[in-house]
Amino acid sequence: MSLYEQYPVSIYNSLNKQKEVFKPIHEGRVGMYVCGPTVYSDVHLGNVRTFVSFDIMFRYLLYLGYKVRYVRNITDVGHLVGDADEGEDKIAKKARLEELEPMEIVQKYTNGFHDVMRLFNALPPSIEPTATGHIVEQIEFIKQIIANGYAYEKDGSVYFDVRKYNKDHQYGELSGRNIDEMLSNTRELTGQDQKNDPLDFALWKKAEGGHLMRWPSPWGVGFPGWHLECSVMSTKYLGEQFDIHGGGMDLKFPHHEAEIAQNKGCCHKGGANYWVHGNMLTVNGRKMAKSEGNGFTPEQLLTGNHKLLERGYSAMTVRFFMLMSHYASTLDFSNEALQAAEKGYKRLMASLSLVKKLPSAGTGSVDEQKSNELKQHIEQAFKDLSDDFNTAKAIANLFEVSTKINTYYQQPAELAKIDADIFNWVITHFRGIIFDVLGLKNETDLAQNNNVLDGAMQVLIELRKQAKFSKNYALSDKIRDDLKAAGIQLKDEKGGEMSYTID
RNA sequence: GUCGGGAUAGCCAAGUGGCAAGGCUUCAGUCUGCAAAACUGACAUCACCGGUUCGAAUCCGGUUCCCGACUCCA
Repeated sequence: MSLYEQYPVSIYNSLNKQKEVFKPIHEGRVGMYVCGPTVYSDVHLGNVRTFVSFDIMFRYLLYLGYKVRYVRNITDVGHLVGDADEGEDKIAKKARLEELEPMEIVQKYTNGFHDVMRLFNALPPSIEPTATGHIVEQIEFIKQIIANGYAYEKDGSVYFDVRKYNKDHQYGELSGRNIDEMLSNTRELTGQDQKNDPLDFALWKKAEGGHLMRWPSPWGVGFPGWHLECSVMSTKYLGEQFDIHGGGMDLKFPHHEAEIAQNKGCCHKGGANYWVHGNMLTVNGRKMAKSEGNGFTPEQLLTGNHKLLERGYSAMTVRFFMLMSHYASTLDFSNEALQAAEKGYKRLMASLSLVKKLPSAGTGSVDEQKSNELKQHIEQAFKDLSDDFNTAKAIANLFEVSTKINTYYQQPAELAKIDADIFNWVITHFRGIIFDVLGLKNETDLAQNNNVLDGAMQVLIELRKQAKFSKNYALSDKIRDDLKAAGIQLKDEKGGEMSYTID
């Protein structure tokens, strides 16, 4: 029996506003699409949170034994900036400012995005398609929507006919809106005259004279509209109907709503069965966003070089911090919270390192109850992760296992009572969940693999042992304190042995 | 204004009907030459007011406050 049959996954589906048992269209296979970044500037920590959230889903589904095709796009056509349709596109604007080709801007920030994803140990998606690489497909998609009667051409642009669509389908089903209310609340916008209706949105925009990104189409030279690429690329790589579509909460409307409309307008199918939305990272209760000026780059985070940061935090500390809350809750950033996460993360890693030093389990008379208690923490962690990817709850159970491991290390007699098969199963998945599902790495381990440093440390440890043996505590304390000041923590262990960790 | 999400200890954060997870902090103890780490223990009338129920943080009604979307946003 596969893990996914043992621990069936439930997902909160934004479309139905309830948690549902996850049933993929094809047994054992999952198609997942996530809206990626628009590459016109550096990603900030809020963006990272979303991609880490979906990285967990990808990793967990893989861990359970699903074959997953994970598609995450790169939006390299700038969405319009400024009011309505008169604005420029972000990438073109940036290109003009920096006197670069738009594709140079795109390349620069795509590289940056990949660097950040690697830093935070997010797995690369199976396919990472770009909007500019799918102009032809987008044009074909528009043609079909027009043929189905849900779009119209006007002066070189093509608009989606929301009212017409709403007669046959329900526009607003995802975000809980209805078009009459929306209409009465629409702000007065300039440059709307081309549209038949303010609710309509562009599928294809005519390129004005100075517009840098432009392609020929049946309707003239222009560029694809705001929401089209995701409909087109998810359909191309995952099919007209697929399993999971994810993105940040702020994309729910209008982006995802428009996507569903486009999908149905073209293919009569709504795309994803399960819509999943990650919540925002907040700072002092407010959304982290460029316009708020409260965002910082991952680089600033690591160095601590930002007014919001008391000091730097490692990428794994931050990843762990994010996983201590549920993806659908807002997560408030603070130095205090990050420092708490850092300690918790180190605690988890320390117990994990201890596993190697443990003697064999089950060498005494096995206590079934204690063995099962241990096992249940891992089983519960699986159930937690299967319950809408509740990493916060799963981590609570991992900490329980941590405590057990620490106890076994200090009292091997306790480990002797644990059934060996159960213990091995627990450790296998304890490591598996931490490394493969949560995607954490042991940052201090990397330093310990440095043989030269380790050699030097052994010399110092030997010196301290001798000093302690001859009761020269002034010297033994100096060795310990000076190493501490240099960022290395010495620990005395039972039997006179010493170990060290690097901060 | 419309739609949606929140309010849980000093901090972060799980928990959607049955004695309030977990991490950090603080305090006490064990261990230690002293530490650190680890282990053990202590620390919450779940924003407010009503209602339903044998039983409510959880369900229903109301109040206050906060946030997000409705413009590009992860």
